[in-house]
Amino acid sequence: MQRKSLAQVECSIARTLDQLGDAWSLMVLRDAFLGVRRFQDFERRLTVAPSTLTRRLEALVDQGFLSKQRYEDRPPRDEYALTPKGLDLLPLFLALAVFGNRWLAPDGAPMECVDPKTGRKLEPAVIDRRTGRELGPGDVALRAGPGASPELKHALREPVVLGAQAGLECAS
Amino acid sequence: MQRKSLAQVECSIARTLDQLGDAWSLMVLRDAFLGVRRFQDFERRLTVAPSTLTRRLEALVDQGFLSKQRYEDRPPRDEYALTPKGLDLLPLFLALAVFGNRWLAPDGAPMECVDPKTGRKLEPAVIDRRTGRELGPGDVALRAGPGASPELKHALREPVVLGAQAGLECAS
DNA sequence: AGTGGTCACTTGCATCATGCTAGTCGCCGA
DNA sequence: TCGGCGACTAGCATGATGCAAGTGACCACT
Repeated sequence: MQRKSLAQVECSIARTLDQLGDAWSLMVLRDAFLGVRRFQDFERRLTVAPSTLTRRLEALVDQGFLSKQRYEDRPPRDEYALTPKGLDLLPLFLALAVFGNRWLAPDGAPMECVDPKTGRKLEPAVIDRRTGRELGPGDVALRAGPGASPELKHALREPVVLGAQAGLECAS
Repeated sequence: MQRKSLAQVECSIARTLDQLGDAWSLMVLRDAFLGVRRFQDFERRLTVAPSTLTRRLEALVDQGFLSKQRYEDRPPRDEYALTPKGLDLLPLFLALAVFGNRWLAPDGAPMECVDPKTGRKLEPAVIDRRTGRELGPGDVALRAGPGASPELKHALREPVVLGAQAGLECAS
């Protein structure tokens, strides 16, 4: 059966995963962040089937993560570049990289983040922009937002703390 | 054919996606962050096929994101709780939520992040822990890390700036 | 003119994960 | 003993993906 669509679910996480939660979309975008723009370069670097790559690129262009631009007319050649929407995925990739370096690199991080100007190592972390405090499990709760339906507002009449089991063993 | 394994790719992003880059894993973990622990609650909230849910839960336990614990012997009942590894995915979910709220919620954010103690709204952002500076496209480069193979070290002898097309239209 | 090469795909077929429905097994309460 | 709940398992249909091969536009060389 077709994968169930999450686009209508009233949750920003679900909607984002609906667009990106498949095997290859995020890998394609990762390479796009690294500067890859041409079909064959994606194909070679990812060792992905060209049919799959065609479908993924098309979907990513439709969804507005990439733009397809002709950069040469004769012969016709196109390239795929990140749009502002695509560039806005940077925090997601930093989170993926930090996690992978911490948990999935037993022999040391294969790559690390550095400041492009100074070359100093960077440690990406998520904070609250207003207070500057780092956000860990137990520090963030979700509540209904301005776009919430009446049902969601009711379901979330009490904010839900994310990862609360860390501190509160049992809410009894 | 079977989905291609990314576990051996020398990239922390690829390895993380290898474990989580399928249709349901992240949705299951999202619900786990919201406090869901039981099979039927996952099933009801996600409206996912039970066979799929069984496979996903099993995989997530094997990978160490969730732990399966018997909380009652008669009748035997199990629950799934986030492990430290699972809890460490919080930045990833915050990034997904921020992105979805910005780009996929035309009628306003369905949910928003708040401080559980004060109730004030939070704006998660990614910064460098040392300098506190926010990291956007062009502010981060990747270079080979301590665990990099000789080939990767060679391929990354120059750091690659992430999302560089924002500033440098053409490196020519 | 013809031959070969590159790039960006498309086509066809096999397989695997997922969706759906239905059934199972242990246990409890009436 | 009967029904019900919780947590699954089983069987079948389908769409996404993998792989191999082919196509069409263009250029470079002979």
